[in-house]
Amino acid sequence: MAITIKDIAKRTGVSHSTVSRALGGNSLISEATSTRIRKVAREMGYQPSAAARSLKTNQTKVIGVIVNSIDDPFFSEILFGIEDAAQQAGYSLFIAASQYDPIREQKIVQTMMEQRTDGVIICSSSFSADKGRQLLANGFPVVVVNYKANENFNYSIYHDDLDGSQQLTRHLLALGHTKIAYLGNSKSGRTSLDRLNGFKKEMRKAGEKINPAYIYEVGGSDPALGKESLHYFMNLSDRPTAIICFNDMLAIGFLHACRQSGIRVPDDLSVTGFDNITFSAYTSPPLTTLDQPKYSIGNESAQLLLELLGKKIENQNNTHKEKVLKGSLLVRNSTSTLTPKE
Amino acid sequence: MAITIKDIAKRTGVSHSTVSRALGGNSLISEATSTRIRKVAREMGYQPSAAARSLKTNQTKVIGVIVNSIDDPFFSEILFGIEDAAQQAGYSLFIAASQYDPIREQKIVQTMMEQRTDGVIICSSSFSADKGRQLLANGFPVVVVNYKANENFNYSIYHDDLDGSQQLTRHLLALGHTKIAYLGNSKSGRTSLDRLNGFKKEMRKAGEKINPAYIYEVGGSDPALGKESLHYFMNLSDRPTAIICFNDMLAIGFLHACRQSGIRVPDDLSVTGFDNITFSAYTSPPLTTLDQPKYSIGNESAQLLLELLGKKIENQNNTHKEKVLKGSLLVRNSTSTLTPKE
DNA sequence: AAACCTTCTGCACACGTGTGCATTAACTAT
DNA sequence: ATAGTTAATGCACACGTGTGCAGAAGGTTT
Repeated sequence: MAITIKDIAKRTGVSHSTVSRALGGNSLISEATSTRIRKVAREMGYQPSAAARSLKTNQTKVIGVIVNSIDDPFFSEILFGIEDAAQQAGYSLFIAASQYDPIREQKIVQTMMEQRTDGVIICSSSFSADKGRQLLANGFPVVVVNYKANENFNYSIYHDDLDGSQQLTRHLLALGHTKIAYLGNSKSGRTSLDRLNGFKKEMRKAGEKINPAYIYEVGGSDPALGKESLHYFMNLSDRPTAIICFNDMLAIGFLHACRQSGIRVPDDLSVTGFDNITFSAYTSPPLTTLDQPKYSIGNESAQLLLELLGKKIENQNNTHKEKVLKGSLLVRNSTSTLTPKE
Repeated sequence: MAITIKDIAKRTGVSHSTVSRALGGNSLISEATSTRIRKVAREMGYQPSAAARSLKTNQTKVIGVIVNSIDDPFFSEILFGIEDAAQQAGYSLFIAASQYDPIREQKIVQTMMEQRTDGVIICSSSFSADKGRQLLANGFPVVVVNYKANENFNYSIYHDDLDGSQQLTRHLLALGHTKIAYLGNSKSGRTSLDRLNGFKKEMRKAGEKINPAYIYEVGGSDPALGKESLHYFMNLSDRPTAIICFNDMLAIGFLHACRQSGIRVPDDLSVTGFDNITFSAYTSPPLTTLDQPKYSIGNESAQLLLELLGKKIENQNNTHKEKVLKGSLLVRNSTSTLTPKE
């Protein structure tokens, strides 16, 4: 059994209350006994029980993070930003991955509630809204990241996907492309839709028509799915000259399929990604993509939550706060001017 | 404030002990009241307090996981295996990333102890041994993963890096290579050393000499470091014809540098990786690597820990258990027979 | 010397759960 | 009808920590 403040009390000949106060830095206790107690505590290797403390103070100093999958390098970098902010404020992270599984989602929400997490950050774009509201209803401060799907969440931070997609589209248009396709991920909900809409909006602005056959969706963002989708576009009688992929993972698979099929990128086909994950710099050719400020997104979402925890007393239902971060176009070598074929 | 069993007791007109027993499935309580209580509990949206329960039962149903960095896709897949096993047994994960920072490591250990984690899995090959022992000394069951550095940890599970490296070396030798180099990661300690030794051992077995200049180490496993290291090998008067990289990340960067420098892989130079992370299948050319059973490593380490928690009473210091998993050679297109130059 | 203030410490209770023991009610056996 | 057995529930305490309040010790003011 771990040692408690009572053990320290016995050892120093004072009451456990005095020990509690001394270690808590309460100025009521004389400096002399205070330092003596602290010394003994250190010698005995005392570690306070988070459970007991939480029970009494009604706060855990833990914030929960719900994420789609830890495998996804995109989320990893967001997590990194969250952890930095949390750690600095003395908070620990309780991370759970939903794996797109509703049953798992429910279990996660339940666990968060049982653990009495001080707040929750939802980074999963596909996380079901009712489960999120379940947290809100139980009084948990919630910050949603890249989850514009529902306006019921009062605190959110997200990347401007519409703008990002427009930037990419403008880039391709400027290179002379008009036959531009979009490869989406039906599982990522609003995020994919926003990117599609940004593309459409910019095309309309430029007075270009969009071929409905150029819009294709797959059920996830595994590179393998990107790879498989090349078939679809190649079977079109009128092929696109450029393709905007929902994210880097799909683009990486897509590029690979191009190489295998002898389609030269960017000469035959320009390809863009989205997110700028580490590996997008190492593809062949290096991927033109939209650099999303992943670390900042994570960091600021954590800061927003922390701020929320500070003024917990006020009614958070009446306040709204929404922060939008913009990414920037990162031109590498997977896009080029349109070269006439044959 | 969240509702408690006392609230349920008041509502149903019984004592809080009866509620506790009813929800705990104690057969002492009559079936009638039991179901009635359960129904009310559900209606009121009761969520037990993990803190209070832990305090009383002295177990948290949480296992701590210490990892180098969440960014690393290699660790991500191990985490996946751990989570599956843990979830199935009703345990949650408390994940912390050390980021190779000693101060952070100390904080993590302290947090784990304060949280009274039921057990700890250390997945960080570079995690300092004394901090691990600190956990052991405080009675925490510990399982180390890929951490052969010190035999003081009684429960460990690791991949046979020596064997894996030998498999790769044999593969290259069979292709006719004799001028083989090794690109290591000085930060990963024993792991890198084992892979180096596997390489040396197999070379010796084949009667081949190793050029000391062919062994080069960098301080990490970021692809950028792999990319930079090409310079070194190209400046050698007698260049190697094949190179074994410590892991896929380095190999991916290395391949990229080759492409930029006009070095044809595998015609001019054969390159191998290690781990088989997702992206190694999408490089150009696809990477020959050693497929490490990452999921299994994670899963079995969690199972080992769970087993350990079951027979907690016995003195774990007297028992040893070590499990070794072997990976398998995965030949793709970054290696080929030696073709005479010019 | 009595009355007061200041400084420090201990007592006792609370947080939400779980559990040994006593208690009550209901039923069976003589 | 009484004693004995079984089934169901409540009482009271414990886990480790924090905190309002009372109280003790020592010093200062009248």
